[in-house]
Amino acid sequence: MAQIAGQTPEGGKTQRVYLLLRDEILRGDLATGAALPGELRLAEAHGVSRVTIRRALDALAADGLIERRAGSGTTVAQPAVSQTGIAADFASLMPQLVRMGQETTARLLSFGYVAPPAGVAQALRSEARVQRAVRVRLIEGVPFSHLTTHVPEAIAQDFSESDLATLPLFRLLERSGVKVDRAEQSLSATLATPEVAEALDLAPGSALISLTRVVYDVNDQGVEHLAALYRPDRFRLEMVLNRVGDSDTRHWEPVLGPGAAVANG
Amino acid sequence: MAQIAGQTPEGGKTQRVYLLLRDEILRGDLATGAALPGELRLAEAHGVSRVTIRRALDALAADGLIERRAGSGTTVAQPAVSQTGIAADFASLMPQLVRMGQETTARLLSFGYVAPPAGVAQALRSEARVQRAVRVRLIEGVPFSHLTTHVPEAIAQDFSESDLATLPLFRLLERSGVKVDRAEQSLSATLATPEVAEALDLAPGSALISLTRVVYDVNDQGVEHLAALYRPDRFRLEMVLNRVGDSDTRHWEPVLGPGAAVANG
DNA sequence: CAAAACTGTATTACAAAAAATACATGTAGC
DNA sequence: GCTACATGTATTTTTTGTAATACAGTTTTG
Repeated sequence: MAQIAGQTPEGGKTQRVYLLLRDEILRGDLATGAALPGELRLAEAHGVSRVTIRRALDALAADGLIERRAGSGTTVAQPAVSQTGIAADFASLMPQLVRMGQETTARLLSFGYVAPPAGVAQALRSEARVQRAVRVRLIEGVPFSHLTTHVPEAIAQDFSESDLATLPLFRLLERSGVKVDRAEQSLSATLATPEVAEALDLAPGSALISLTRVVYDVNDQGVEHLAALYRPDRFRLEMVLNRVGDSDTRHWEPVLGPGAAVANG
Repeated sequence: MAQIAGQTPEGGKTQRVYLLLRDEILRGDLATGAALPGELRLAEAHGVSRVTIRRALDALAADGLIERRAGSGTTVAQPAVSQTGIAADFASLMPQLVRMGQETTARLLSFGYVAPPAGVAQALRSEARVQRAVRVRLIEGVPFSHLTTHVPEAIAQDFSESDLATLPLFRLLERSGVKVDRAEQSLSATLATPEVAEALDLAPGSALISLTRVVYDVNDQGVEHLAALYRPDRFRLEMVLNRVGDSDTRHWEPVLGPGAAVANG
């Protein structure tokens, strides 16, 4: 399926509506065979004219996501749960891939040593120069994550560019003798900038899962700052919680994942 | 700060660029005082004309997020880390609020009994009618989450509308004698549809954190389906991981949160 | 069966936004 | 002061979105 519909004008209202509707369909909010609201209703809901809705629907139809029948209405065509993406378990460890290793590859987009951006300097508690690397991770050839890492120069000297293109940063850290102690991470959502949109092969303005992680060593020193962006249609974070304990002490507890194979998504 | 900039035309390219840039600034990717790329550069990067960039920058300036000086350039004005939002810990339990209870309120947007949408029916493994409730949760008067819950009619009969407007659904379930066993949840990102955009007081097309949760009772029967949407600027999921174990068995383990006060965000 | 009330389809003239272009002005560095 | 590059301003042209209208296929209903 084309990421950006063939006939959709770049970045106008039409595409905004198109992205929104596509998001709803692929997410499964609208089940297969379910009828969409009429064009008039959609137009009113989105605050655009009917012609614009129509153009967006044209694009969706071209993608094969919907089927339109005059008089009858527009229905969702695609099997709603096309979740062919990767599932990651975030209860146990890092948001690591369930099946990592052979099946994913990385592409190094950018590499160099820079003064740390404010956010990174603050997180690492240091103004020292850092190694900055931007990578895209692919599964079976299709990109699903955009990773920007900052590592203090002193540590990162051991990494070559080819190292970064092949090995997860995590292994590189341990190889350098870093004694990792803990990590803090934060999860959010953000919009795809043109740059990452191109790297991840999607339209600018698409929604992305955003994960920021700071890893500290046993000396409480920041050794890695990661800003990861994931395509929500190809990557999801899943967890199972158990309700444990007796009456007073009842609470939720995450079910720890199976393996302990550590890798970076 | 106005969510939708005063002068931004509704939903055109200008607003798309505006939202994108604002996202970058508020996220802290661009530190306070840092210089933005020139208008020309931005125009090229975003694939729009300079006039459009200019309009977006006008809106950002009107919001007080940037400062522009002729000849010199445009810089970020806002203290980058304006993270006044709510932090939730998702390692230990539900993505519950750290400080819940008094400080948050709920508004019931919609309530009724319906046939379950496909996704819900599949998750709950039942085609029986369900109670559907849509709520917005606010902290100190500002909305930060949009919650859509589906509960089997048999269980939900005990809930009144006013119950839903005041109590977390979780308490209501337990009050009804449901023996909760486990929950499965999945985290993603999505775009704000016009409907939720209005409820959360933001622009359609903004990025949202999306959490889907299915709760099962001891009989392995689905008792609640929750689709939650969070404003990323007012809500973040955070966790701390510890590196534990010896050589071979080294792995990450989530640090469990302090309390066990259960509540729904 | 036929009318009514929905749906999508198509074409038009028109308004608004964006693009392209040119030029003026301000600032910093050499 | 010259130069390079930044924002500021104005005008014209092109693209995109809007509004209105007429038409055609489906379903519902009396």
